[in-house]
Amino acid sequence: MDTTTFSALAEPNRMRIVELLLDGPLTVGDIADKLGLRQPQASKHLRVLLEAGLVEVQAVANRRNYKLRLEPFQELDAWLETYREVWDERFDALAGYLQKLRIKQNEQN
Amino acid sequence: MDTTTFSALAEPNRMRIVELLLDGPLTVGDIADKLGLRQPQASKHLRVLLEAGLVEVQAVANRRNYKLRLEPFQELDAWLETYREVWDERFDALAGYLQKLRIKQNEQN
DNA sequence: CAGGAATATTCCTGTCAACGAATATTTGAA
DNA sequence: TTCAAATATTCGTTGACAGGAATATTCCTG
Repeated sequence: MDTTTFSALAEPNRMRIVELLLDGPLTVGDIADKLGLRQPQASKHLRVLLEAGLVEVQAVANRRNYKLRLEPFQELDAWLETYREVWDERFDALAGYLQKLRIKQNEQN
Repeated sequence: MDTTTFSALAEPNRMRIVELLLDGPLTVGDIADKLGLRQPQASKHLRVLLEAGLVEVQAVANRRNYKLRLEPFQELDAWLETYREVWDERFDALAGYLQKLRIKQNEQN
């Protein structure tokens, strides 16, 4: 698995930006305001998110609307599938074990 | 969302370690061998993964068996739920749009 | 208990990323 | 065309982190 999505999201401010963008597109200034960041830092973080493919921009005159891209999250979701299989597997094993336990209990009565 | 899981996985070698551990517990030496790392680096990366809660250790004499912990991945999965809702939403919107299109097509015939 | 295997830790160094401050760029409006 | 708003970029500094080399620690075996 490629780690660029993870490095992008490893920075707390960028994580917060992403969570903000869940509710819809925002401009740089909006984001800076809502997060208490200075404008240049907001711009820089957005640049990183952009290069990581987590957001996209649409220029409207002076402003730039940053919008969440869902593909990376879908990839993350797909990547997690393998891990889900592992925990389902373990859950099944536990269920089987409990089943055996119940049978033994019954035999004892 | 807490970012420690992301920073831990942002480092390529640690990502590879995690993927290795999907197939079951391994010792430090095993991991170092399989990934072509020197033993100290393997130890250090495992320390980070341990502190991030991504793995757990069981000491067996000389060796230490490192094993994947699933909880962080389950948290990741839960966190993704919000994003899934967004893309389902958009998919529904698209489906609705296509539905309308089909109706218009029929009316034209 | 001496030695060797497996692992962890320390120290050093180089690199990279984040922040702050300052400045450049673009665009709409007077 | 000049000004102000919105955004991006550059530069310098600082702190975190990864790798290498060396060393410490733990535990088994002879």
